[in-house]
Amino acid sequence: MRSQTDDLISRLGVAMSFVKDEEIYGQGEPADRVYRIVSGAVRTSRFMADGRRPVGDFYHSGDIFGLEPADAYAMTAEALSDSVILVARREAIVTAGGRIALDELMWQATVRELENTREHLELLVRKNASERVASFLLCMARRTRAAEVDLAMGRQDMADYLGLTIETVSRMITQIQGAGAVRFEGCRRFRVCDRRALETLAATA
Amino acid sequence: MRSQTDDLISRLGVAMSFVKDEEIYGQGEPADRVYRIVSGAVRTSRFMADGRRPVGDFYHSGDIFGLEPADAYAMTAEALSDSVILVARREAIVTAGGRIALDELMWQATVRELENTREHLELLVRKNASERVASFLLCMARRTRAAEVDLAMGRQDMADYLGLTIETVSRMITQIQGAGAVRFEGCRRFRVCDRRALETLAATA
DNA sequence: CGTCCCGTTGACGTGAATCAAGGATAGTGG
DNA sequence: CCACTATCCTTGATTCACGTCAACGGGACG
Repeated sequence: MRSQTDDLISRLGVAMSFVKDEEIYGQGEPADRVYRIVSGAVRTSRFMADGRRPVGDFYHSGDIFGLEPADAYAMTAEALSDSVILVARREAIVTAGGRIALDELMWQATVRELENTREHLELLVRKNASERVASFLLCMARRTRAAEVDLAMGRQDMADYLGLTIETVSRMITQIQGAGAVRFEGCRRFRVCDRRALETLAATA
Repeated sequence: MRSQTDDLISRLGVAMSFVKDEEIYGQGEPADRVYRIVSGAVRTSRFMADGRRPVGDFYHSGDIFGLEPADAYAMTAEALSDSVILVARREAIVTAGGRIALDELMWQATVRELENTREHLELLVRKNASERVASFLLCMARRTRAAEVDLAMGRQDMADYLGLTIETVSRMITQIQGAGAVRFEGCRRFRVCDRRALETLAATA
């Protein structure tokens, strides 16, 4: 569904290029811009005092991010790969579409964010390692209609997102593949062989 | 801070009594009411197909809950103990304060909910068992200025909330008490002996 | 062709779950 | 007021899943 949101950002946004691992915005910066991905992918994460870096979420082509319900960004956003991203200033949106339009966008973004976070939380409380990885693959697969799925992120990012180590992620992928649910071609591309099996492994209620 | 919200609900709400474990609303029901706790406590949880029951959050005297950013409640709310709760229909709030007033309330509630959920998520990803329990006790202690803290919930609810088993929760409490940070008098009442130590144990960055 | 980086695999250790008894506590009825 | 019982909490022994440590492999790039 192509919403008014997309239109506004598309119309007002300026395309910017980011190289892999480049920071798009940092936590604590004033949240005065909104982003829409043209190509590439993005992760949000939070740098902790102890050096750990829990991943908040991943965004792909077409996704909108940066609509925080606060004055400052709560997380840092970085490009997972070389990316082209539309950047629109909030100000511009208000000017073009009115305060109501921005509020509407914020509302949608916040509600979606809440749903995502709840789901993510449930994944972490209720699921074991293989279920987490299976859920993740399933989620990535749902994003596309193509038979082949490309992972935008490396193992470390997956691990941080899933609350696991890269070794465990790797083992679980091997295991899920062994069960015949998916088949990897290289370590970033896979196809879903048996969707039902994958759903079972993901324990998707 | 006594907000307009409180006033509206206090003015429009009807006091209802609930006995321990009584359902206040169920997941999937139309979310057409808002609640404010007069006395007692409430937990929200989600019943899963597999029988597990992750706890979403706890609410205490004065807290408002039931403001869902959707047409239906995403979780079930139940009384932790015998409780008196003000119930106001959303309709009534719109009539009395206008659509804007309700929107305002919804917005606040949703943003707060998002913050809570993010914090909860971080607790689950980053902290081990003893840190989780210490964080929880600290959080409960912060709610009150009294020296003595009463836990409204039993071990099972704590365990579900923290993503642990009751045995582990119990052991960690024993351990934290052994460290001299808190002292329990009965299993639902404790006092914080050494706040600094408790904060250290909680690994509150 | 060599180097670097990332992913995979194996061996081992550990923290929390599970299994299994006890104790404490509160509610109930005599 | 005191058994009696059900429920909840604690504690111990054992198991198991995942983390840690370490080595190896394989693709990308100069």
